[in-house]
This record gives sequence, C-alpha cells and structure tokens, in this order.
Amino acid sequence: MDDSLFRALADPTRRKILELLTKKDRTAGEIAEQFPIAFASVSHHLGVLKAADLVAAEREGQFIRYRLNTTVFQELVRYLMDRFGAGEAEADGARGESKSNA
Amino acid sequence: MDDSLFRALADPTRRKILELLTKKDRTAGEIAEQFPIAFASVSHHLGVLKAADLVAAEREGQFIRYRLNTTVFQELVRYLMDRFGAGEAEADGARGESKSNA
DNA sequence: ACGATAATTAGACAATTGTATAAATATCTC
DNA sequence: GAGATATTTATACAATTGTCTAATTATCGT
Repeated sequence: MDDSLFRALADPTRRKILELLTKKDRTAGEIAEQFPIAFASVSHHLGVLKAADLVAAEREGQFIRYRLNTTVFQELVRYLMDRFGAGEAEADGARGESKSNA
Repeated sequence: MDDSLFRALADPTRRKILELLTKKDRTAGEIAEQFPIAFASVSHHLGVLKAADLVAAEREGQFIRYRLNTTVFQELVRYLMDRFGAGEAEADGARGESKSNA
C-alpha cells in the first residue's frame, strides 16, 4: 500500500472532494466552488489526489474533468481486510474468538 | 468517519505498529524496540493510535499491553464500501455497471 | 492575435506533525 | 522507602503540509 494514498486521505477537504466525485464527474471549477478555500488550494488538493491515483483527470476543452478511480479504493479495502481482518461482520453475539495467541 | 482515524493511518510507522499488532498483542516496549526511533516517539504514536481508537491499551503490572481494535477497521471498510463502492470485485469481465446516475 | 475563462504552478507563510531529550508517573523488587 | 524498569508527558525543533496571492499555461471566442 502506497504511502501517498493514506496521506491523501488524511485531509478532510480531499475526502469531501472524493465524496463529491462519487456522485458524478466534475471539472476542477465545479469542485472548487464547493469549498470556502481558494481555487488554487483546491487545485493543489486535486494534485495530491491525482498523485495518489485516487482520481484521474482528463482535459475537456477549456475544462479539466476529474473522476474517481474506484480501483484504488478496492485495493485499499482489500489491504484492510487482508492485513487487519476488517471484513468480518461480528455484530453482537456468537463471537468466533479465534485468537491464535500463544 | 472520524478525522483522527485517517490522520492516524497517514503515518507509515503507525501503520507498521498496527501490522505488528495483528500478529499478537504487545507491550509498548516490545513495539518500540522494532523501530529505529526513540522510545518516547513510539509512545507518542501509540497515543495517536489510541486517540483514533485503532488500538486499546491495558496496564499489565509494570507493562502496558496494546491490542488492535478490529472494530474500527471494520467501520472503515464499511465507510469505503458505502461511499465509494469499493467492495465490488470487478476483476476483468462482466461489469455490473450499476451506475444509478441521473 | 487578443481578451476572457479555466486551471495549474511558484513562492511565501502559518499551522501541524514527527522526532528528540529530559522530566515525570507508575509498578516492581529488595 | 530506595532503586530499577516500563511508559508517558513536557518541551523544543525541524520537516511537512494547507492555504494564500501572484504569475503562468492552456483553451475558447471573436
């Protein structure tokens, strides 16, 4: 798992950007106007997200359209489940109690 | 999803600590000796992980034993799957294409 | 080519964070 | 209680990061 992925997810503005992009693809401007910070700051965040491969950018005439790269999320989920057994339900009762401890 | 969770995961040393704890519970000292940084620095990282509820600490005489809190990982995986549809396999062929877009 | 719009890049600065050393707290053994 | 061991807390500092303004690049429309 790449370090840049976790660092990218560590900022709340960036996570909001990602959530925005789940609804639909958006241009940098459409994204930026959703936030109270400067345009250039959002652009910087988009750069971080792109570097982490969480989003992809594609020029569309004057605009640049961003879309979510869902593959990376899938890899992250797999990492979490593999390393930390984070996939199991374990709601309330009937705990497996598979502690392979010595 | 709490901000502290993502911030906690953003540091590679802390992720290594978490991976260590998947194998077995360990005392602060056992954890610290695995890293080339100062004891107090590891202790600080443990504090961050505890604040994010990623680990739980329990005093055991002179020692303090840390264990992984798998519940939080499960919540994280659920968040990722819910928000970003990151649970689907989508390996190669037969794409579901369930875009509920307008 | 020129001016307007869209977006990024550069440079600066304040806030946050990771690490270190030193001091403090807690438990154990004698 | 004194000394040793285990760990945390306090303080300081350097590195990283988020934000800003200004400058730059790219495309569009005329």
